[in-house]
Formats: sequence, C-alpha cells, structure tokens
Amino acid sequence: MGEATSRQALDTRLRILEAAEALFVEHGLEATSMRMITSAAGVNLAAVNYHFGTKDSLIQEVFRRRIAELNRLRLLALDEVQAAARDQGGEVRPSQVLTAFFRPVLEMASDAEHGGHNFMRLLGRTYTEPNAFVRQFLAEEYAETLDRFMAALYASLPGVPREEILWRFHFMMGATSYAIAGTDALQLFAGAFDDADPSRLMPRLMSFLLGGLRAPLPDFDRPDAG
Amino acid sequence: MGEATSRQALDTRLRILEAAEALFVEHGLEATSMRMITSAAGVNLAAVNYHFGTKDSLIQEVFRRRIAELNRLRLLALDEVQAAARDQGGEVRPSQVLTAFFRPVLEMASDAEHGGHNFMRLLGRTYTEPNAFVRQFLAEEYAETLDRFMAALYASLPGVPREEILWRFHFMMGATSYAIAGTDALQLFAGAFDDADPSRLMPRLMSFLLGGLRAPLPDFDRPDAG
DNA sequence: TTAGAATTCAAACAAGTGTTTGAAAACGAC
DNA sequence: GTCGTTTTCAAACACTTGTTTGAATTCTAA
Repeated sequence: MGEATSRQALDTRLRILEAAEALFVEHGLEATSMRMITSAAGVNLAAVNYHFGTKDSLIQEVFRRRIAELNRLRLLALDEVQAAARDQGGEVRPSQVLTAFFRPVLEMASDAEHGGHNFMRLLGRTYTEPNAFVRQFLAEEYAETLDRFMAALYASLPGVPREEILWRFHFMMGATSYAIAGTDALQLFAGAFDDADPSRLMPRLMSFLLGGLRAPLPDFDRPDAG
Repeated sequence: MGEATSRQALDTRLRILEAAEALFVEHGLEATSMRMITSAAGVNLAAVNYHFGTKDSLIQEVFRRRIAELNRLRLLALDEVQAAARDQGGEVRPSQVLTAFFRPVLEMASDAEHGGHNFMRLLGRTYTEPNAFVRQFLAEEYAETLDRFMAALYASLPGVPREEILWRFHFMMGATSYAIAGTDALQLFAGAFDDADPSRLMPRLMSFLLGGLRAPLPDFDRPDAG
C-alpha cells in the first residue's frame, strides 16, 4: 500500500478478509481456493496477491486481526478483576480468571452482527490444525496472553500442583472449542440440542468448567476412582 | 476384488490404509494427495482407485475400520457394567458410563503398537471437520453407540435435565479430544507439559470430566455464579 | 500347463491450484 | 488538466490434483 491508500483499496482488502474468513469456516483452509475467495468478495483474482502477498499471508492476517481483538478483551477483563481484588485486599478467585478468559470467546461467538461469529468456529478447530505454519503462528499469538492467565490461575489456586492446573486448563479449552462448534457445526447428536440458546451457553459451560477445575485431584494409584 | 483376492492384493490394500492414516494425521485430509499416499505405501498410483474407487471412499474406509473397533470396545464395556449392576441389584454409576465411553479412546491413543495411536489424533479433530461428507458419515457411524450411552447416562442421573446432560457430554468430548491432541500435537503451552505420561492422562481426564458432570446446574438468572 | 480373472504399472487426461505479468484504469496531489 | 502512484484487470504461467486407460504382469483354479 505504501504512502497513500484509497478508500476503495481498503474496501477491497476488507472484502477479501471477510470473504476468506467465511469460506475458511465453511470449507477449511486448504479446501478454500483463491478463486473462491476473490469471486465471493467480488474482486479480481490477483487482488489477494497484490494486497496480501500469498495465500498463507492472507490466512495469517485473517487470524491475526481477530485474535488480537480477542486477547485484548481477555487481558482487559483480567486487569479488571485483578484491580478489584487489590482494592478490596482480597484475592482473585479461579472462577474470575476463567470468566475473563472464556467469556470473550463466547461473546464473540454469539455475536451475529460482527464477523466474530464465524471466526470463533474456525479458531476452535485450528488448535489441532495440521498445517505447521498455522500452528506455529497461533502459538506465538497466544503466548503472552496464556502466560498471564496461567500465572493468575496458579496464584488463585495455591497448593494445587501447576501440572494439574495446566492440564485442566487444556481440557477446558477443548470443552470450549466444542461448545462453540456444537452450536452449528457437526450435529453428532442429531437435532438433539433443543435448547441451543447462545445466552445459556455461557452459564452452561462455566458451571461445567468450574466443576472440572475444582474436581478432586487424580489419584494415580487408583485410576478409576470417581 | 470380486471372487478371488490374492494375499498380495490384501497386503496392498492394507499398506494403503495405513499409509493414508498416518499421512491424514500429519497433514490433514485435503492436504494429503494420492501420490503422497501411494509413494509412502510403496504401491502404484492407480492402486488406490483400483482398490477403493475414489479418495473419498478411501477416507471413509480409514475411519470406518477404526471407529467400528472403537465402538465395539465401548459397547462391550457398557454391557459389562450394566450386567454387573443388574447382578448386584444396583444402578450403574455415571462414572462407570463415562469410563466405558472414554477409556477405549485413551487406550487406543496411548497404544503405540497398533495404529490406533495415530488415528485417535485424527478422530478428535474430525468432529469439527468442514468436509461435509466426512461429517455426515461420522455422525452415522456414531449414532447407535451414542444413543446407548446417552440412555445409560440419563438413567444414571435421574432428575437431572437431559438437555444439561447432553451439553455436558458434548463438553466432555471436547476435553477428551484436546487431551489426545495435546499430548503430541500443537504445543500452545510450549514445552509446558513436563509430565505427559500417557498412563496418567486417563485419571487426569476422568477426574476432570466427573467434576464437570457433577457440577451444580447452571443458574440462568445468575450467569456468572461460580 | 493353460485359460481366465485379478492386479499392477507407466502414461496420459482434464481440471484446478497459487502466483506472476504487463497493460489498463482509477486515484490523489499539485 | 497533468503527472506519478496506486490499484485493478484479463491472461497466462508452471505445477499439482484425482482419475482413467490399456497393456503387461501375476495369480488362481482346472
């Protein structure tokens, strides 16, 4: 773009990003071709390469802008609960840390107006994405945010082995990923989710996550104990 | 194959299936080409089309044979706990239902000898697979097993709304999927899993899942309650 | 050993892939 | 209006994709 970028050029860039995002959700990264993207966006085929360089760079940009916003909201929420705890001389509770991390995801996922809705369905499955460069890039984007949240979670659960907290946080991300995907992706339970009200998803998921986090620690000598 | 199938032809079929499985795990379904499969299997390019028809049929067969075995083990385990409960005049406990469903997955995933190890990593992410025909096919393969397990879980949790049990089971599948993927796939928590002993994964996951299943039901009027 | 089916193989097929090119058009500042 | 830059466009590039073909080979059963 260089020095001057016309309004129309910005528009083209944006149309490509949003068309790509929607198609990535629907068909996956590999199965979405440049021609599918450009024709959906109503722009010339060469526009992607002109504005983004390569398809991989476009993929990267699709993820980058949404994750940046998502992590901004997460860290803002964490700042707030930590400040409130300091003011009251108390400690941040584990549930507050979880809420700060997972609420922004669900809110973006259930927000039909902005494009976040589509994207969150994409993000959930990208964690296990085979494409190496996507994985690498995603890990980098997440690193700082995860560090801060894990530190907060460790502090809120003194005495609990960090290894266990880490694993449980990992499990929680899986549950959340399916929570988002399940609202409109594959229906393994065909037509079974009668009550798929997105506003009820958050409390549903939060009570499950908290239950899992607070569960008795595993006894490695009695593996089947429940 | 028709009337006679030579030992060598069966061998070719099997080599293709196993090469395809390994490559699907590593690169994904779309990104794995016929030529990658046949050269990894050491067979001619046309062999896939000869033995399986199309690439999609091959994909289907890769999933079918593993899922069939997985669900066989699951239903066997469920039969056992249900028979034991009948003999003792008691009821099946929720933890027993969960163990019957999730233990076979983790056992196949941690079994390095048979090919199940690779496959489970693939299965976890296929639940959110964009490819429509794969989703459709997977839902069919799972239908009967899921019906029996959900019925058992409902029976073991009288008084709990089925809608909530369904959602929680859905969350559990997500947590399990990440549990398997996380042991060797993307390391969002870079190098953080010091203790990735597969034999400890089962108790770790089970205590988390049970904690989530037993969590207080969500209060839709106080969404943030924890 | 021989007839017939099953399987393998090299080569080619049409269609689709991401990317590049160079000319045409649209733009913003003077 | 003019100049120089930015952006669009149609066309082509080299390459990969899944699949098909027909001949050569291997197997099985009589």
